Amino acid sequence: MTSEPNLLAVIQRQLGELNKSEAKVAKAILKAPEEATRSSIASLATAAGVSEPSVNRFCKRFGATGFPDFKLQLATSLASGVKYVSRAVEFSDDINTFPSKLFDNAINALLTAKEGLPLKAIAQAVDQIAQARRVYFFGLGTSAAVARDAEHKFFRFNVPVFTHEDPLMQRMLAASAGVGDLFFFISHTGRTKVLIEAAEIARQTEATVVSLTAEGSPLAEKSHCCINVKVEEDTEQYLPMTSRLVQLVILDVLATGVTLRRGEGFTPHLARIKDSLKDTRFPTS
Amino acid sequence: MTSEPNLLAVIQRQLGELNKSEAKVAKAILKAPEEATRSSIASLATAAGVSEPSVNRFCKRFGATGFPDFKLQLATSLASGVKYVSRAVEFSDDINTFPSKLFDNAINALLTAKEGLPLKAIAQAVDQIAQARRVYFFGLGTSAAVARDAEHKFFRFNVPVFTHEDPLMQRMLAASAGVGDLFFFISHTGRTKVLIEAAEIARQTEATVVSLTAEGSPLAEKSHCCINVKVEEDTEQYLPMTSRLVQLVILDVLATGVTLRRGEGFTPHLARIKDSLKDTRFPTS
DNA sequence: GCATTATTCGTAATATTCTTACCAACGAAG
DNA sequence: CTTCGTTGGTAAGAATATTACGAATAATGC
Repeated sequence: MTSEPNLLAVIQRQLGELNKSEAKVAKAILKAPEEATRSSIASLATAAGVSEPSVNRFCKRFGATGFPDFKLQLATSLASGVKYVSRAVEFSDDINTFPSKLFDNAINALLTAKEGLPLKAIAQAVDQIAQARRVYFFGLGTSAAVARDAEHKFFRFNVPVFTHEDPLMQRMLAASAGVGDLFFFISHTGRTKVLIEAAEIARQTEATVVSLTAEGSPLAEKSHCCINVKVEEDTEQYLPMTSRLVQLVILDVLATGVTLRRGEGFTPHLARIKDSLKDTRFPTS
Repeated sequence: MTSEPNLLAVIQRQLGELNKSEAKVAKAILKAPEEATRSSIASLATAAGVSEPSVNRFCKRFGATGFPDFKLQLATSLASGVKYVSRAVEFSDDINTFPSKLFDNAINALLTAKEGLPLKAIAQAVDQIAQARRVYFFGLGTSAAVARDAEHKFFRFNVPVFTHEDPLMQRMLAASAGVGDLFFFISHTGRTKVLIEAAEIARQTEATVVSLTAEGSPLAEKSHCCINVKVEEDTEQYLPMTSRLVQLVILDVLATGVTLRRGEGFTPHLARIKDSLKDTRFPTS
């Protein structure tokens, strides 16, 4: 299923090498691709001014088994290409346009990340978290909020979890680590000095260092296990947005991985935690 | 072109309201959507264990003109990359399946939220934030991390922003509020007692109360302006996941809205903030 | 509990759409 | 000007989808 990125582009490129009636078909499709996906071979033939078999031959030339198959490929090609493209917000945008753009960008980031998920590193990280005696989530700035979220998620596994935004605390905790301790560093760039220093310190102990950061970054190099994610944060954007969303979902993945490892017998424990909140809320009417 | 967010999601949602043979068709499609787009009406009928007209009726029920049209819609819907529909992770899942499921759920949640975005409330909230003298972001539990994230985003607008996870601090701050103060409450359920109490206290002052929470909840009723989001968090899921993602993107929308209001002249200020971090990082080689 | 009505679903006929086989037209090379 | 190769169309056929109708099942009323 190694489908070409964009069927229309392929057709366009080969336009010169086609013979007369095939070129007619190509032009008709390029002119109204959407419509082509909905029409029958007869109507497309008429629109192009050729006979039905010509359309059929055209389809086979482009790798399809026949006309219906071609329509399908064309439809998917149109859908995937056009729909979720990262679009920058501009000052001309108003309330009707920019919220959708931001959502589209977020969705796009998750889709991209999903494609290139480093499953091996994730599996390894799950193993290490499941075995750890203590887990520290360290991040700074926006990533501190992510770390905080991770804490809320992971404490449910009976594993002592800690978060600290204070770089000095991070250093000191790293220095006093030992076997069974796991340090989980979160950083989009992987270049924040104080965080890298903390990682460095942790590496000098018996502790395990895991990071969720950019591939090949200084932080990644200090880690036993690095989960790197493909997110192209729009660098012109002054507010970092999409990267942390991906980070959060990755942490969900890790948390779920640990749950699955704990096995079915663990659900009552999770249910108990959930129930403990019951009295803090007004009941649903 | 009022394209449904995701045809599979629609089918999934209506599963209960279908009659026997239509349900069979639905299940067959949900089980192997990719294959369904490639098969003929006959083979799908066989796979589902029903007759061909039943498949046809099924297609028309979902707004298609017939089977081919349905296949087309299904194909385009699949092309967007979201395959599994709000499918809960099961203990039989392994590393190859559950991460995708979680990503799909997240994407799905964002898609759904994007559909029913309360633009009016958002616009109003942007106005109020832009005018506020001080903004407090309050949340508890998972929402505390969201509040923290909001703080990191909004402080960039020269508006004093505060976050507190401590309910007592929240109460006291609410009590001492005045004109120009804005309290922004974040809660998925909108039923957390201490948070509602804080909102109640804030309402007795001259301050503005905005909330990001469930429609019709007690918290929503205490608010001048409530942004409610459509997220069906899988209630059987013991780890809340998707709701906070949507909350974060909504906050991005608000932040962006404020940026746009500040106008183009404000970008240097944002750039200055970004540059201030330069020395904390190792340069990109 | 039985009869009546409505709904659901499959069979079979029909209509549509697609594919193939074959032949004619055209063009290039000898 | 013939010959061969290419191209494109016609028409027959195969495959696919749709419709009409009636049987089976479920639902309602008496």
